[in-house]
Amino acid sequence: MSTLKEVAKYAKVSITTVSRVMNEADKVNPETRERVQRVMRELDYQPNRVAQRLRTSKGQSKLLGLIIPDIQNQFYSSIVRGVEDVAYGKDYAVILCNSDENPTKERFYLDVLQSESVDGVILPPIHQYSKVVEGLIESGVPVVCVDRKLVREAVDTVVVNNEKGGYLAVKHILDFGHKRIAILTSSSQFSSFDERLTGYKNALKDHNIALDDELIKEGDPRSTESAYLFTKELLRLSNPPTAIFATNNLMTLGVLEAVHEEQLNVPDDISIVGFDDMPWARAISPPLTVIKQPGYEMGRRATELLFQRFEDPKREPVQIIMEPTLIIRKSTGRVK
Amino acid sequence: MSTLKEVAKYAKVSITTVSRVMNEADKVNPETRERVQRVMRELDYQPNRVAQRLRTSKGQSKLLGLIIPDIQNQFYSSIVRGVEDVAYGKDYAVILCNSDENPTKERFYLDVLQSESVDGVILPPIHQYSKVVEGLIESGVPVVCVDRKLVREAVDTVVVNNEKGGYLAVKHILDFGHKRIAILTSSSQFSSFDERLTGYKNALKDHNIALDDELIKEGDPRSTESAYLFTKELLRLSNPPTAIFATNNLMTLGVLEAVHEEQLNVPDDISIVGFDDMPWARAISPPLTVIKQPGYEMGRRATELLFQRFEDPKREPVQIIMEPTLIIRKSTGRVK
DNA sequence: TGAAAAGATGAAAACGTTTTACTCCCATTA
DNA sequence: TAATGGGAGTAAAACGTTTTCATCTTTTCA
Repeated sequence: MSTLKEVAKYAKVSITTVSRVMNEADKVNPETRERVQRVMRELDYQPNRVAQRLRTSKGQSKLLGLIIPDIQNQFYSSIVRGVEDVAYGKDYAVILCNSDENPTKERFYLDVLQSESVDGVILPPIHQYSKVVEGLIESGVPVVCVDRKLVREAVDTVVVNNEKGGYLAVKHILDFGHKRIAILTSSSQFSSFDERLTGYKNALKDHNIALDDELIKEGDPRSTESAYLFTKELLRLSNPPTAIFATNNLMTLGVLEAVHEEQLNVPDDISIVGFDDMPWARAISPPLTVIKQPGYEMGRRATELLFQRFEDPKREPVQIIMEPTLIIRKSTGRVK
Repeated sequence: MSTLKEVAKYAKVSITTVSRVMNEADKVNPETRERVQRVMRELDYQPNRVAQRLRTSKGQSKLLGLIIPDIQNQFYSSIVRGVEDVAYGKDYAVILCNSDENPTKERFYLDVLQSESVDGVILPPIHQYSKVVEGLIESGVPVVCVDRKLVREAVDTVVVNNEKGGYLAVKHILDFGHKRIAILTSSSQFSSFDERLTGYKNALKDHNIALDDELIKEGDPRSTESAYLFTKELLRLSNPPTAIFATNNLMTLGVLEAVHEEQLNVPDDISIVGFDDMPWARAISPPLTVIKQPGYEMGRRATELLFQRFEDPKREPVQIIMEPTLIIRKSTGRVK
């Protein structure tokens, strides 16, 4: 690859001038500029981003860091795509990291990102109290949380109204007359699942239905398998649920598999509501009723927030709360 | 962030020595080393990767570039995960790029990757003759193609035996006595779809069934919608197919949706075989018969190939051809 | 005992940029 | 006519590393 130096040599100017042509073109004589630009084209000059970055340490790397739990979860790939699209629009590239909810990995990647001096980082924090993230912010790296929030609200955040999502799902089922509604959710580490469970509880309360711990299953939200097993358990109960609310797309898959294996008819024998509107949700039979989170849009908004912070590092942190939508298809129905 | 200089100052040695402690620890006196390391810990020193990279231009960036058509296609997210996992194992991070099969985007990202001086690039080439990719190789950047190959075989490649995949799928259907088998595939730009179509044709030929152009639909493989429309068309034929082979997971979704909408029973009215074994394939009803490509494994192998090339830049390019597997579930059956 | 080898360290150059602080030249103004 | 100012350009420092070369001290061995 050719360098500033070579361009300077062929154009018979100093490297300073060449650099000016790139960055402050108006400050150089039109003729010279013309000549330099021609040489640049001829040599197919591409500025070395590494050198650029070393020199101008703040806000010029044109690199974003994105840490997500697992790219194989389609909800996160939507977010990734949203991030990527707005990044590309600004000539940014993104470094993608899978944390697997593992603090060691998160730590490692955060170190890498920082030492690559990325301009900003987007991530769903692993813990609601995240020293790691706060450290990052303190050391001056712009951060935005997506999907999950920190208890301390001093950071830009884009989440969905999870409580409402949970409420909507359960209310929809209740409206069909169901009384025994099971929920598959995560242990309470993550704000998002916590809130969905709260929504579930509130909906039941509002309909004067007592909570039954038997019907609340908390497991690993990354594991379809565990959801499958839980569903089997639920179905074996002496007084089994007539509806199941699965709080993310992976768990939904486990529920579906178990239910089909038991030859149950959906929705006649059992109603199902999923969380996340995945492409397959409308293609299956019966099409799945779900709570849709706008993953792609969340990724976009988060990235926009990041760029806004680049513009104005002092502005007050913002919390964007997006609306979940209930998409009624055919997997829910009147209780028999 | 603290620098070598600061560490040097506090440890009362030169920066050379500190650098040595990092890179060739055995060449420095144990006592000094000890002292330097303590200071490093105290200052929480993290080497600046940007500076490192600028200095040692070849093969030290600990960054990989990965360009894929679209992360929202789950097959590609499997590949990404495979890449990421072996990269992480070697303390590498990966820059992820979505090309959307768009040469302009590919060009842009390739420039970025090169100017970030990544150690290597993994990608499914957009064209079977790719000047871009060859240029990259010539300028000394290690490249490995995954999922799709170049006609010129002078580059490391990991693909699946697509022809065999197509053959397997169609033979399986033929064995149930089907005579009219439709295929949904892509226009012939991509080696992978080309080969799947060849497999289809060969299987029919081997069973002495004449090709019917009406049953071969070539569209945009990224579009579930177009597959949906094609399926509708097929179903409206005076002599409609009794089985459909969809050559990737997105198209499969379109087929499924159309078939359900027409209230057809699978597999009694129509048999369906998909390509790619996605998590939802076994969760739906009836579970889907598919050709499975080992996406995750392909990502892993590709990355391993890349690391091997770092070790030995001179070695002959290798073509790894992985086996597709037919996974028989319940979406295919005897023709009625 | 003295010369050579080995061990431990440091000064400075280099990587490719951006940026600061100049110099030079010419036009304008008092 | 002398001073001022602006336009166009350059030299050199800086960013944080790695690496080359040099220096000094200690050990080894004939």
